[in-house]
Amino acid sequence: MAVNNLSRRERQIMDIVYRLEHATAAEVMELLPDPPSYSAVRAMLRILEDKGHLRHTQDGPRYVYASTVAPETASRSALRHVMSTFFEGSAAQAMAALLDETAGELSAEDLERLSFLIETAKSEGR
Amino acid sequence: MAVNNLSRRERQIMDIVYRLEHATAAEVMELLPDPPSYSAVRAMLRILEDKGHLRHTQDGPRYVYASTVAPETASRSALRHVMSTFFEGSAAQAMAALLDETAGELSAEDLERLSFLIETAKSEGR
DNA sequence: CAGATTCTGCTAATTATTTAGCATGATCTA
DNA sequence: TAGATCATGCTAAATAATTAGCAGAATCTG
Repeated sequence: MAVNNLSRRERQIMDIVYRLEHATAAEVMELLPDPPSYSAVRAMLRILEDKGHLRHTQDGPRYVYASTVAPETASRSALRHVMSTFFEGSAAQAMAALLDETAGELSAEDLERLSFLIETAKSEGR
Repeated sequence: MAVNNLSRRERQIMDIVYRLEHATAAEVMELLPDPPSYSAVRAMLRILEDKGHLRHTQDGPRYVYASTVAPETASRSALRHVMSTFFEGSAAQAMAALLDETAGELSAEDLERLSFLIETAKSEGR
C-alpha cells in the first residue's frame, strides 16, 4: 500500500491532494496534467478511497477528499524516499543539496531560523 | 517526459537506477518489489531506454544502464517536487522537517558542516 | 416549486502496462 | 573446442489502468 504501488494517475492525484490538503473532484481535475473527463477523475478518487489512500467528507452536495495519512507523515516518508534514492540515506547531504539549490531563495529570516535549529540540534546531541 | 509520466514499474526501476547509479537487469530485478521475470525486467529497461530515460553501456556480455539525466539534476528536481507538494515550495520548511525527522541521526560533523553552509549563505545574501 | 445544474455511482469499453516465452548470438569453462 | 550458461531482441498474451457515458439523487435558482 506504499506510495510506490500507485499507478500514474493515482500518484498525480495524491500529489494534488497533498498540495491542497482538501480537494474536490473539480479542483483535482483542474490541476491534473492532461486532464481526463470529470467522470474519470471521480472514478479515480473513488478507487483511491477504496484502497484506503483517501477519505472524504461531505460539503453540501460534493465530496471533499483528503489523505488518510497525516500530511506530516506523508511528507516525512517522501523526504526519506528522496534521501534514500538520491543521497545514500543521508539527511545532511539532502540538506546541503537543498541549500545549494535554493541559495538565492532563502530569506535572512529563513537562514536565521535554520541556524537556530541546527544550534539546538548540536546542543541536544551532546 | 517528466518523472510523473512514468508508469508504476517504470518509476520503481528508475528509483533503483538512481540509487545504484549504474545497474544491470539482474541488479534491478533483485531490488524490485514483487519482482517479475528477468525477461520482463529487460523489456522495461528497453522501454525506458526508448523513452530516453535510460542509456546503456556494454560491460562484457551485459548491458549496464544509467539515467540519461545527471544524478544532481534528478535529485534537484525530486527535492523541488517534494518541496512543492508538501512544503508550499519552501526550502526552509523542508529543511526544518528534515532536521526534525533525522535529529538523532546527524553526527556532530554533519551539523558543523551545515552550520558552515548556512553561515556562508547568510554572508552571500547580504 | 419547477427546471436547470451539479453532484454521485456504476458499468463497460478502450488503452496502456506488464509480463512470459521463444529464437538467437555471445561468452564462459572444463 | 564443445557444451553450458547467460545475455539480448522481439512478439504476443494477460492483466491493470484509465476513461467516458448513462441513470438517478441532491441542490441551487429564478
